Amino acid sequence: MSEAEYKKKITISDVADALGVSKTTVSRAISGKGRIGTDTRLKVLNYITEHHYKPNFIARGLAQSKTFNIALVLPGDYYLTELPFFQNCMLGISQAAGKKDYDVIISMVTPNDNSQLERVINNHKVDGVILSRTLVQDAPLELLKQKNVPYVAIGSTEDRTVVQIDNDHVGACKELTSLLLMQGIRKTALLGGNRNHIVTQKRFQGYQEAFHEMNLSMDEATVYFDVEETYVIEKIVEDLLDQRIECVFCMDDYICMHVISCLRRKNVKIPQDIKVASFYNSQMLKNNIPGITSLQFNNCELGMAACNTLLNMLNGEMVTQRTLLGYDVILKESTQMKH
Amino acid sequence: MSEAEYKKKITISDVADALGVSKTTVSRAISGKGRIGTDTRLKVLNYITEHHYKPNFIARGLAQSKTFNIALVLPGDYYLTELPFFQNCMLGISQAAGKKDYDVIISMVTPNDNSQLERVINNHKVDGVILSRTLVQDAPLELLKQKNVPYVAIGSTEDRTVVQIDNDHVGACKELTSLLLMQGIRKTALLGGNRNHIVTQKRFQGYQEAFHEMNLSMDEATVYFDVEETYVIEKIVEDLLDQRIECVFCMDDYICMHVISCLRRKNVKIPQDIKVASFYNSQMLKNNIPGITSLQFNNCELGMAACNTLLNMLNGEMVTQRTLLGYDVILKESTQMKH
DNA sequence: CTGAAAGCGCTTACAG
DNA sequence: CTGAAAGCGCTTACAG
Repeated sequence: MSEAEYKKKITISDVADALGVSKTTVSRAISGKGRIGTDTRLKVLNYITEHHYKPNFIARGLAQSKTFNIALVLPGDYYLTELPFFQNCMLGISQAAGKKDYDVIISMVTPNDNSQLERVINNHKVDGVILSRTLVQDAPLELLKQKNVPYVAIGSTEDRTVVQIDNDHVGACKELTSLLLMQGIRKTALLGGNRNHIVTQKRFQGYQEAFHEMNLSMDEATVYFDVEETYVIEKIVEDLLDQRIECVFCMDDYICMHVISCLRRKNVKIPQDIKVASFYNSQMLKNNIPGITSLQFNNCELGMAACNTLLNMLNGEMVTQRTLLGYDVILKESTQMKH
Repeated sequence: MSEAEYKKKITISDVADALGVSKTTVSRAISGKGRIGTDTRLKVLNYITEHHYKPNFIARGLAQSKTFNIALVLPGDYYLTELPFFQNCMLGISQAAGKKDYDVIISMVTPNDNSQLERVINNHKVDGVILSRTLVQDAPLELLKQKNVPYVAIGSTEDRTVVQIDNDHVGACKELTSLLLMQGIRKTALLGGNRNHIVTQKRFQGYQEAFHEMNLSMDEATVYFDVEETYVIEKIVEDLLDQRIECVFCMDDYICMHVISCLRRKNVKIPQDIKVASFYNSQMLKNNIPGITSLQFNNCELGMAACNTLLNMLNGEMVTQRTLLGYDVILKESTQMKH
């Protein structure tokens, strides 16, 4: 029967019997732990590949008090624009995990419900946890601390007890800003998202540092936060035009997209009349005409790095408390000076 | 030590010893299977809640040859616009699974790589699988059939051997189209996505059926498929205006958003000059002014339904081969007739 | 109604 | 270098 087909699996005992050795030997050949003769090992290894033996990770897990699963905590409340970030992280995480025979269990939390995470921990279904974003007040993080579960966080936090992996937002934003300042641009504006998101603060910091380093003064009045609604952007863009801003920096592509469409409607030309740069580079802007200068992060790599860090922790290795990943600066038409 | 804290768990033997009964009895009290005295059962049940005993699902799984995991197959190659759909499905799935103490393992596949799915199956880490979309040529689906793993598919397919759960795209598109035809609108256009996606075909079918039922003829020339690039939309919109189309139906919000922005740029007023309706209702359009008439599906419910169906299958229950979920029609300003 | 025992498929001291 | 045995934490015929 078909059902039976799927269930029928060859076990370590089958292999042992077929080869006339003990289960112990087979186990050792597979795990590579313990002393074992080269020929015996090869004999076993050959047999299992030929017969498509696959170890039962559930059983192995029970014996070793491990699950070979990690949990990925994903927000059930998200902004549309954050989705590609999470998706790419997830891809990287599951690839890195799979490479070491770990699987990724998803656990969705909302601001007032982390029961899913609690369940997965109480049921001992995972060996460790990856937090996919950091918040100022982070309930899932507190839960993990309290339950003493190994975990890492994607994102940054001031809490030095948290192992964190993040894109180098400060460095990236600083570099892009510097580049444009060096072109001679002086009157700039910054449009940012939620000011309570740590990432918003980091990006702002990079923007500031660029001015500092060149001994230029930054105009606080042209820095806008919590830019989330369309009509707000509309209003701000009018402001910017009134003030004859030369270049507007957008903290994410959602903001940038709306800025662009506002400018287009008003028949303001990019880059002739105003320059535009984004601190992010998603599919959303990729095909825009003119091309939009932006930063680019590899979030799949970010996920991989986070996963590998966690797996190393579980392995008892020492890990660095904060890992920052690189970025690319993509210069396109939207910030070109007239020649 | 902290590490130890997390590992230390009370087992069924601890409970048995403390209560002076056998492990068998404790197991029976918890599972509810097998004969057991009411007082004994209550005694055990009380003890375990008081002492926060949590069964070890790994051990239970090994004993029952189950994993209490299901895999969710997610495409690693996706359109930005599909993300909210997957995210909402995932939310529903993980909620429904959690309610029955199942967990969800993600497995990302691309057109030329389903190694992740293969691994999770070969390693026997899951009891069943949910496919999150159906394709015309579906490699993951073939793999599941071949490996004889229980599975369900979110989406539709002609393959009657596949248990499928889907939104009622045909019914929904038919209803919205009918509603507008009944308002007296006659010259319509349809802008659709990839014609190889089954969902595209379903939506077109509903559109057609509406005309049929009212004995109206539908103009094939104003039906566009594979509308994916911005410049294509631009071109089509000009066509539509030339032909004095009264109402344009968009198959998804991405298309719709671009149509709207095209019209805006050309200073064509909605709904005075042309009416617009979308067969989807995402965050993307939610706050548009004017409000856009659209269909609305509950993809979280869809995920729940899919998960519950799979869990029922695993339980040996009979399940219906195709489940269609309901929808809402949201009438807004974009399709209002002048009074 | 209750329990002793074997078993799920692996790992790992301990002996040899 | 190899193996017999106990154990991971549960379930489930089989007896009583």
